[in-house]
Amino acid sequence: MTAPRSTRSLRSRRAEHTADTRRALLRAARTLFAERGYTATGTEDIVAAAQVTRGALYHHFKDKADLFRAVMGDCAQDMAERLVEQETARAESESGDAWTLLRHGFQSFLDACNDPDFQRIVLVEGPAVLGHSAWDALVEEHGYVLLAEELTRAIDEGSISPMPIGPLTRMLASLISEASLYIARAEDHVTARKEAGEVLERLLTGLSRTGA
Amino acid sequence: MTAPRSTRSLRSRRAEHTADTRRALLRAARTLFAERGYTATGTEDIVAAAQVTRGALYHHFKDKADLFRAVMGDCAQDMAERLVEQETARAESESGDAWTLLRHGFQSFLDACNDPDFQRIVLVEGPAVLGHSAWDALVEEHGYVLLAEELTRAIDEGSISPMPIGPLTRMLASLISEASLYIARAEDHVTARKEAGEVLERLLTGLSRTGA
DNA sequence: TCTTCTAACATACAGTCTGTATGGAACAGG
DNA sequence: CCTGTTCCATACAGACTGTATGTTAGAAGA
Repeated sequence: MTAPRSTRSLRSRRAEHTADTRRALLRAARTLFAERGYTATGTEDIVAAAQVTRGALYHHFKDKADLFRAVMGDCAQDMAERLVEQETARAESESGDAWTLLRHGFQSFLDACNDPDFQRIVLVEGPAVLGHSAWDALVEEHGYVLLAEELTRAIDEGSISPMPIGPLTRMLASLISEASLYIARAEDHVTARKEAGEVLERLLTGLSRTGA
Repeated sequence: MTAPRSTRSLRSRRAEHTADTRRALLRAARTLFAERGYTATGTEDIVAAAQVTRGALYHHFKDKADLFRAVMGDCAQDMAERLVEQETARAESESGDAWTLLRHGFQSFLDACNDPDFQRIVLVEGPAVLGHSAWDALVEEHGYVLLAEELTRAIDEGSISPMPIGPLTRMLASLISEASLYIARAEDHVTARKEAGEVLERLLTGLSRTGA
């Protein structure tokens, strides 16, 4: 994990440049996939936006789906990092009991899902492009683990009733995803946000051990 | 609505034949879309399976997406009919209170969603192929209405707490869809079914007015 | 019955897109 | 200085979609 500075001539310009083109491809693809969707976005459009040629694309990525996988991985990771940062900050400031903390976490999750790139790329296109198994593996790696360990802790602390973690995690994530899509689709985002939050809150009370 | 038997020569053979080719196209497309997905299925594959040519396809449908829309509409309608039949039958035989009836209905919904064609075509490919708005319109027409009116009745009867119907309907449908996908993906379907059903049951208790 | 018209296809073609194969330029290493 | 490898540009082949055109069988009118 330490930087190898003996053999390498302190970050060669070459490597820096290639990393640039790769990032340019990822950024361009992310924007276009989010705007027009996967199939409606040609590889020519992507490389034009990144100011390279198709040769660069197929040098860095196996094929178009591989590029999409990388883009979706970035999206998921960004989302995960954002959430972790936000929740750890909250956990330090306002330390309530585990149950209210978890409930607030879900509402934050709902707000965080309201990101067009994330919705289109991860939630809508992802399953169809990569197939359910590959999609699930990616989400498992980046997002589910956090939610799952949070839920496990809540169960251990007795905040919520014991339940199988696997289906619980996926079903809650799906619930929040759908709620975010509902909000995004609504004409009046404000009331939609309030309504969806209310329904989410009600459903979550079913998990609570106390029922409150 | 009465059959026109004066002008028409009692169901022309011609019309019968064209309806046959249309159905053949729909059946073939449904099978292939469910097996390989939308993009991986060429129009040539479809017409070969239906034993017609591409000319027939583009005569009956505007384009490939239009064919998919028709296929998904059939899938959704089949599912809705199956569920309505099943639930009305149960409502007659075992008449419990509205709350238990609704809970049992959700479990039946969960079982009914365990259909490979339905899962792949309606739940996975649908949103990506048609876009969220067109997909939502189709599901609204065929499936959501039933669920929504059932929920409205439950609220009117006081079984569950008053809640905005729109997000509630979509979030519950999404919850059950995800649960069915989880079951289908699991190695051990039996335990997965039991676990998902348990989680679903717990979440639904949050809706109950009594909290039981 | 004969003609005519149109629906219901079949076929051929053009445009687009993806993936690959080839070629070259720059840089590292011996 | 020479060589090999990385990185990328270009050219090409295959596949696929949608459309335009041709063809045939049945319906409709005289």
